[in-house]
Amino acid sequence: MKTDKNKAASGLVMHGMDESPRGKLLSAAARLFRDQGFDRTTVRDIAREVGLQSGSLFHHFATKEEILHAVMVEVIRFNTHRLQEAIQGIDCPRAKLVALVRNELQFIVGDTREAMTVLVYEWRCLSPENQKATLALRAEYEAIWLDVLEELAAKGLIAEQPFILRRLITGMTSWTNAWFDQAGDLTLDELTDIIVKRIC
Amino acid sequence: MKTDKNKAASGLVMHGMDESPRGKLLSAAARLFRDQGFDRTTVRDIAREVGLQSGSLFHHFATKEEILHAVMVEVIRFNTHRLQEAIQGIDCPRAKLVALVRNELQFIVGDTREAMTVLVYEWRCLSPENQKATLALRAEYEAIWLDVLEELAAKGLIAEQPFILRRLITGMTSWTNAWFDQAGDLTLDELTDIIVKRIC
DNA sequence: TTACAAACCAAGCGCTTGCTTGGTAGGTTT
DNA sequence: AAACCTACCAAGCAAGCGCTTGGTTTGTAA
Repeated sequence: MKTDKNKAASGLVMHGMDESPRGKLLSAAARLFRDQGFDRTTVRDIAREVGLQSGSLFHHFATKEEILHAVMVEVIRFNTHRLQEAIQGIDCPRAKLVALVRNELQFIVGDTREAMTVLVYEWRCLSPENQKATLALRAEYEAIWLDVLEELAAKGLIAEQPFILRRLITGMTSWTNAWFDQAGDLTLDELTDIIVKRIC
Repeated sequence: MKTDKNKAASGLVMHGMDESPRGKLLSAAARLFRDQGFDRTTVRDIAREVGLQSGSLFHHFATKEEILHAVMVEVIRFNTHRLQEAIQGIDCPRAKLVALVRNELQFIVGDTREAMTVLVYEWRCLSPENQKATLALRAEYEAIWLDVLEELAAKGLIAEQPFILRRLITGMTSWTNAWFDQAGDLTLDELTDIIVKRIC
């Protein structure tokens, strides 16, 4: 019921990360988890941020870890969907690669910056079961990448095995959260071009 | 006194990370910090690992954070020294780059693996003062890289600005800790070659 | 108006945490 | 043998943690 209402309301904004109590809670938690880390963020921190008593959080989530899990699930789902749409209708495989890199950079330094950083740095704070569940979602995301890279490989456009190149790309893009400045001289399009040139 | 003795004894092994109580303590802490994270690792965990009572740790270090700081300082100093030695006597700038990449990969997936992972993932657990102090040491390490990359740029051997390429390399190499398997098919030399080819 | 459920508060419980304290064993120096 | 120092133990304290509980407000629908 509550979930369906949020899902229906989601447009360009991440599912359930908007006006609803649950949404504001997840946004605040994502930012706090990124800035302080999951372990150093107390439920009292999160509660203060959204104007609640700490105990009231547990009306929305059973445990603190469930909040972290929700943040990760939402951002993966949201970005997987956006990535699929980004290559819809593109034929040229290299153009697809450009779109993938450009979008992934946008995910990491743009609107889902907080949650994406959390996804990388707070992974081990998830329980094994939640790690497994989240990994399954990440696999869908990675499948999009591997499809395109294998298309490039089939046409002889890349020199290395797809899965190795994907790992190098993951390193390059995910690290941008540590240095890239949206207000700086280097644009995202320029950076995309630089990265794609390292691939093919 | 104690420090000097350890320094004198250090050969291929990281300074103060060997036989001494302090050394065993730092090794154990590095492994625990990597596996569980700094915050989830209790002083009781560390103490148990080296066969001490938890309170006895504070005879060697004033605070738990000081242990983390020491792990980071030791590994940066150690690897900066090894990196400098690695390019000693090499003239060809591209050969220097190969040596840098090869060594950095070795640092990350090899003998200093635990501490290097800690360096990346537990950074924010340091106090601002300790962050600043550690950053100064990292700057020395980075200077070695930038010297070589600027040498390549001066000879027109690379297409992008040195500092940008360094950031892409940092991403590629540091991410290897998440996937590279020393026992796998891909060798470190092969991976070095693949990465260097993305640069020049 | 009444009924009811979702959303929230105020208070605090039980536990774990980093760290302190006062004291002791053993080796080295004087 | 006296003095000293490093390394350690046993015990525990104060603070902060995630989470629970019992009750109250608020919005909606009959």
